Amino acid sequence: MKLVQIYECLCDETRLRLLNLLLQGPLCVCHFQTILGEPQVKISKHLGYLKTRGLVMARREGNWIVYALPEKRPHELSANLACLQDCAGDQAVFRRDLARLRQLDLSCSPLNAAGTPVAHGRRCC
Amino acid sequence: MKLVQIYECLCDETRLRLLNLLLQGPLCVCHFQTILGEPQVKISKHLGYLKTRGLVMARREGNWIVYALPEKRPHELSANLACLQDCAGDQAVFRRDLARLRQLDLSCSPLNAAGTPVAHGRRCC
DNA sequence: GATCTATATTCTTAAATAGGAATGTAGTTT
DNA sequence: AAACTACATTCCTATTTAAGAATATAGATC
Repeated sequence: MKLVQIYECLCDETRLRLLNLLLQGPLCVCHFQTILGEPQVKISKHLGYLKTRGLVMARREGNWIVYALPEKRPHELSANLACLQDCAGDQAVFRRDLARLRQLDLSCSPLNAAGTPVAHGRRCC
Repeated sequence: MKLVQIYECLCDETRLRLLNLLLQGPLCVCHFQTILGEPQVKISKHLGYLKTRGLVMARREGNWIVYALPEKRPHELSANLACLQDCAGDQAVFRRDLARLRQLDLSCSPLNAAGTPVAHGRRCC
């Protein structure tokens, strides 16, 4: 993976916010919408941008598309994600996003943890 | 310093190459030209871009303008520069640039080390 | 199968960016 | 002061990028 391509993905604030959230675990699109407070197109397109370039992976889960960081990451990527996580803690936007993430009902997400089966078809966001 | 602004600086290969070289110490513009093999306008404009955004500093030294990383760097910046240095070692372009740097005659540069006075006015590159 | 929910894609427009050619400028040498 | 060196800036063009409105699609529910 070329270094520049990683930075091209990181050079937009919306994408930084998405990645910062994904560092906590997989999330579906509607959660990003709720947390960022940005319109659906915007979120969807930036996720698409990241997906095309291999920074995130997507899988369908019922009605929802769950995004996650790739499990196997080349060194350049993990190094930069670690750096992002380190630095994001200092800046208000990212801290606020993480705070909102914690308050979220993640019922439609695989993040609802410990094996609880995902409730397909339930209304989500 | 906003994180996005740092990444905006990093999302161009020419600028990455410049910064990667500057991690070794101060350099003047003509050295960048020689090492990168890119036209003067290109080098100069990217250095200007980095300077405007505070990623590099410039000082005049006789006929030459010497560029250097800022001495005092906010955490986001030093973290990302360290990450860049770490990752750049894996990619051919950056290794080649460093190799060329080592072969250079740095007579016009402050890099010519150990207090040797800089020979103003001598032809440089 | 009609409807609904979640998400993606297309179309269009505005703005940012990169690159080069040509020219300007500051300092140096003769 | 004329000529030269190192570098910056201006002007122009092509490409990329971001954003939103509108529309399309895939799967779930009724």
